[in-house]
Amino acid sequence: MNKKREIESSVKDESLIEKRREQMIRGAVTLFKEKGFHRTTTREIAKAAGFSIGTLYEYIRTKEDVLYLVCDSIYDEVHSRLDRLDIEKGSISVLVAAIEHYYTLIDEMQDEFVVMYQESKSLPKDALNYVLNKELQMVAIFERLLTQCVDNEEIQMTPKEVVMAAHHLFVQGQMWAFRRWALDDFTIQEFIDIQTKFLLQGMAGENISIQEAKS
Amino acid sequence: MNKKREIESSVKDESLIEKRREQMIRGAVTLFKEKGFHRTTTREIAKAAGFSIGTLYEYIRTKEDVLYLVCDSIYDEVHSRLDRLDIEKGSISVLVAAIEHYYTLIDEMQDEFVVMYQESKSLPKDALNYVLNKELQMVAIFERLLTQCVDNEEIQMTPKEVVMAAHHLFVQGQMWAFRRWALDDFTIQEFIDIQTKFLLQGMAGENISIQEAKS
Amino acid sequence: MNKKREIESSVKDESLIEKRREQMIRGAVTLFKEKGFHRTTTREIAKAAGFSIGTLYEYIRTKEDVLYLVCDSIYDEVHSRLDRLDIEKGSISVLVAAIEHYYTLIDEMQDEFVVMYQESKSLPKDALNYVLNKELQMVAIFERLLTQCVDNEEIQMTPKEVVMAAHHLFVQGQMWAFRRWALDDFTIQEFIDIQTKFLLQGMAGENISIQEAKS
Amino acid sequence: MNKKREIESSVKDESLIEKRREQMIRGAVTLFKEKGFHRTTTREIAKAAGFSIGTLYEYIRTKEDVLYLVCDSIYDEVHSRLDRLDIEKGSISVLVAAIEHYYTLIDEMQDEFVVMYQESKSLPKDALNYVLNKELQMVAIFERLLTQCVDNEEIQMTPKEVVMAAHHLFVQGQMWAFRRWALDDFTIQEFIDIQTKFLLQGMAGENISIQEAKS
DNA sequence: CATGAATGAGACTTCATTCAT
DNA sequence: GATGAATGAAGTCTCATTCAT
Repeated sequence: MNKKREIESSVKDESLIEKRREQMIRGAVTLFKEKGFHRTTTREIAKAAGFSIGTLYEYIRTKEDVLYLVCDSIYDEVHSRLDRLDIEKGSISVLVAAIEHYYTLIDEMQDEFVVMYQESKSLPKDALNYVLNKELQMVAIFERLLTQCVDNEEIQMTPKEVVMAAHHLFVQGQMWAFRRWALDDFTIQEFIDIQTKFLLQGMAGENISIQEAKS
Repeated sequence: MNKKREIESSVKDESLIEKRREQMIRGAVTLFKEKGFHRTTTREIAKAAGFSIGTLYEYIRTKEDVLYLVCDSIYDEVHSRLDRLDIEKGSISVLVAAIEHYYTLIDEMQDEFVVMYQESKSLPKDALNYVLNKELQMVAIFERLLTQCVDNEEIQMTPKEVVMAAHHLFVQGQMWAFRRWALDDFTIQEFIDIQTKFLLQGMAGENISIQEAKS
Repeated sequence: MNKKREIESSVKDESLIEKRREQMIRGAVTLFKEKGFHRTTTREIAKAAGFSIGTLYEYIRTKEDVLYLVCDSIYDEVHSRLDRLDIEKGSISVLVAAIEHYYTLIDEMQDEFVVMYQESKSLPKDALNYVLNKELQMVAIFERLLTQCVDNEEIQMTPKEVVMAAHHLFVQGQMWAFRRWALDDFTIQEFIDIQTKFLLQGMAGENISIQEAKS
Repeated sequence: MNKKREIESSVKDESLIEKRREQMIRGAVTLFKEKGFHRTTTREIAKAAGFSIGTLYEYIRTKEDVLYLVCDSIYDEVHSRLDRLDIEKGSISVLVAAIEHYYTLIDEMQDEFVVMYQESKSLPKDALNYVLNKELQMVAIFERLLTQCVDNEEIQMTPKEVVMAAHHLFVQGQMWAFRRWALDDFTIQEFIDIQTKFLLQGMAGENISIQEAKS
């Protein structure tokens, strides 16, 4: 499995560590959103967190640790809010609810999503792998939901199509966070409705042959 | 309109400028892909381009200029290769061909696409605006194609759905560049086929009501 | 008025700032004297001050700040040593004492004077204005002294002549600092005596008409 | 003696050298006045002179050569305009005329004077010596004039006082070029008149004892 | 545990000078 | 003789990280 990476801290008191890291993450997200990881200095992070640069380094070892903590914490929150979707008995209506739930989540955590996707490339290799793996786990939730619909015979898809569809709807969610500059005519509800409509039709349609369309 | 930003050069010979910038862009894309804009030094760019740091600065004024040139050149290439799609008489089969053409293009220019989307946020504000505007122009090509299909009555969509659908398929294309790490089971042709199928069904399906699905 | 420009420092301890800037100024004066502002590097300044380049930049923001601090500190010292001359009841004997005091001061601070006058032109505009203004305040001390002598009827001068005379004796002082290469036959006392003699005669003499002399 | 330093040129045609250097000096003076020697680039000098950087270096070897040529040419012009003052039979009235002539000259060549005095410190050692020596020759003109007046018994001065007085009036002239920012209430004629008056009185006065004044 | 002053590697950029054309 | 593209040493400044208090 993909074990959580431990970030070393010279402080012993675990609850203090948690508290300080919380402060640090909150400050860092705002800064990263605003100026990106590279243009944000450790001093600024410390200041935004409400303590000194010296204290910051009591709780991390490198600046990249901060980025890792930020990404990890975002994923954790997303995960915990998506977990209830990971149920036994999926169906189209569950899927639709899941999408609404997920897209709403993205709308609420827009800044965090943008930061995570813009900056995670700056993580050290192993941290990046850890984070990408977490993302796959999230995609897998949708894969399972879709597979259950296929098993239900509510939709017809090959396994590969299921994988693709899961990524597909996942990425459309990111689009809401990333392309707000181009989608400012849409409300989140409109976005959800249209995307859901596309998706359902895309899955349920009576197999128009691509060959036919190409002709 | 959105005029091309002129990057100052202290060299006068226009054809030399073009040649050197070509070298520079080629080197920079590779480096940016590998380490990102911020971790790439100007010296490395110069070296990769095959000339000295002093020469580099004969053709640009700041490091950000390199990024701008890179993004601009990528857009230009994409534009020129997409231009033939911007025709008078669109139809479903033209649309399908366009998608195939576009996704193939992304496959071929994967590195460039990743660099452009990962790093353009580091552009100075006005350069960023210029680049985002160019992107909208590309989305608009697909909007026109879709609108023509609507006019043809080949598909039924509201204008807003057209906008969304254009972004939608545009973003799915980016997905191919960005999520190769997760899609390594798919060939580009599979990707195109599945995406096209989703799309066509999504548009052509007999309007499954979302409300119905939600129930 | 002409408020002192605050030079930003990222260090908080005010007394430390003062101490470090003191070191820095001392080192810089020597270097500027020797090689001028432009030929002196920030690294050399840091080294001469006894700390690292990083530390230097904890106490200033730009190299020009160093020059400003140097000029400001010199003016401050000169001012404080000239202040006692700014008295209520001036007279010729006070004026003579003042000149001796001032020229002695210049002799003792020769290096500083030369640096200040050679390099202040490299200050940013507002800093230059501040410094020139400070110089005018010093000239004004002599103007007041002269005006009091005029009021006393010890000397006869028009207000414009007073202004000119103040600049005149001020500049003669600078001459001692700047033209030592040409005046190495003179001791400071000889210089003071001769200058004072010229000055007193220049003011007290029975108005030889220039027209007469020109004839 | 102080032989003129030859500046090497790879061009043979002497009259061309002279012409090009003329252009170069004219451009350089303006630039040095505006931004100082160090902040002026060789490219700028070439451009202001009306030819390319390559051509500039056909006529000099280093940037400092330009400064030397500038200073030398200024001195030459001043010299040639002051030469007629170097006569056999001096007198007070000749002296007064000489001062007027000299101060007028400074007024007309203000920019050149400022450049020369501000920047000559940046000359290489031997060039600086050459230039300082030229200055001494100019002071010597006034020394001779004064000595002749002493010989005439028009004025009474010790030889040392003569030296000092020559420097004195020389420096007052520089004051007109350098302190215009503080003397903008004065016209050149007022300046000349007041300075001349001070000077004549300073020399002619009936030896007020300094000791007496100090008491 | 908290602080913040000190450090120095390393980044970007400039510009005097050269030399092939 | 003239040109201007190429060079790279050297300069200013930043910032992640350490460590004494």
